[in-house]
Amino acid sequence: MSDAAFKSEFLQAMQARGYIHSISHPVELDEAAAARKLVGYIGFDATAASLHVGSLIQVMMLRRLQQAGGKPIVVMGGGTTKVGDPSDKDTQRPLLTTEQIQANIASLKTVFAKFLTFGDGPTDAVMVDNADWLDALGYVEFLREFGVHFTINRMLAFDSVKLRLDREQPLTFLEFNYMLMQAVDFLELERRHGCNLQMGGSDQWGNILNGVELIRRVDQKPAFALTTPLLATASGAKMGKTVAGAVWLNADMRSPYDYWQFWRNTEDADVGRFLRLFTDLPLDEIARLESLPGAEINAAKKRLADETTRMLHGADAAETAARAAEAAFEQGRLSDDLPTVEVKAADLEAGIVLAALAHDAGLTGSRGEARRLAQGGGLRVNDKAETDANRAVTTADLVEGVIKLAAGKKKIVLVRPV
RNA sequence: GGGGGAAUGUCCCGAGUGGCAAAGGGGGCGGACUGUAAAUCCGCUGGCGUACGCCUUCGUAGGUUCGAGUCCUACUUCCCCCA
Repeated sequence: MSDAAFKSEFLQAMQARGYIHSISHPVELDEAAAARKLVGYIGFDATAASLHVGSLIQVMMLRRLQQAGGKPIVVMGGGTTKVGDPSDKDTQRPLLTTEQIQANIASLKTVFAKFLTFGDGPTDAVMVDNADWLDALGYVEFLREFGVHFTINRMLAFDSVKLRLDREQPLTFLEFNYMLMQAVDFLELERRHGCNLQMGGSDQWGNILNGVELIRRVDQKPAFALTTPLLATASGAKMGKTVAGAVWLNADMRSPYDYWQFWRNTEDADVGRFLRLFTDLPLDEIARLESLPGAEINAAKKRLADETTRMLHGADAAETAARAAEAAFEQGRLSDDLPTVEVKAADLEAGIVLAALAHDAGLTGSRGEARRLAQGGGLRVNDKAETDANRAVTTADLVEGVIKLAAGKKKIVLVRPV
């Protein structure tokens, strides 16, 4: 497959910005894109109440599609989540209840509007829930209509299945059906919305191809697959895993300040790649930023943090986060914009064990962890390392009305009595 | 259908003789060095308690034992061989 010279704006941009891992029917897809006839979808499972940074690349792909004159469809996996994608999981996840799934979907929805323009126009994004058609399918009907198009022989060869088998982990029949459901999704979207492109992570390649082939076989319509490379940092870590767990996109689960910090802490070697993937900055500007020598690269990281935070949380939040970070890290002073935790004034009067306070403030996962952290010299009260996490923190520790609590150099919380 | 093996710290991989909170990696976190980077070196990496301590962990459920990850039985899942 030679993808050297795409003529469509969409694929050119996708390639230049590093989104493309694999494409099916590249020439045909390029033509459809050039003719602005792409209707592309990505499915999102509703296993959590928020997307995290790991899914951001998918959301950005829909954004690129819209920018290039295509129509994006966001598919919420209200139906598929009931089954569970076996991809790269060791064992089956506990099944979510329908209520949980619906609650998750409601929570997930809000984020997409930040990246896409929804509406009724030809290139406006739409959101659908695959429970709408999957729930209504009868088993026998499902088997007769779609089951005939899939051979077990092929399904066993797919990575998602093979991996589980190779690892000697059970794969239930329930999960085995996931890939069929995803194929049915694509077909259904083709019929309902003229959808002809499904995108996703490279782990979805097999699942997506199933849909492509189903559409081509059953409806004799063109359909394409496009997958992204699996994202990892330059040093090999999985994208989006940090101290406090996943980097959620919902503001109530991960503050704009933390989000800004996440991007600010990008490794040097990743800056250019991330700028291309996660911001709308022009490519020549990115080329300039990523080639900044030595410590100057920090300017590029700030730009990355600014742009990504603005896109998700808005300009005000981005600016506030940037200001708080600058104050804390570059000037070493406090800023009201730092994350704040409130404690009862009466409790503080009485004294709160430092380990408990650090834990309650979300700095550590447990009191024991806070103690160990303190012993290692990583716990600071008002910038002073505190090795005894058993000491009581009291009103005497207040400086200008707050207590600055830090775990390591980057996790800072202001404790404020109320 | 018969025979043999395997499942370990809920992030992963992986040692483990009846006394084990359980070797060693990776990852993660912290410290030093830097540029809020990488690499490197050092420390930490089940929960609770100020503390001698208590509680929970080795696929699941029982049993033997003063004591079980370690032995026995049944079950679940996986691998290999024979049919």
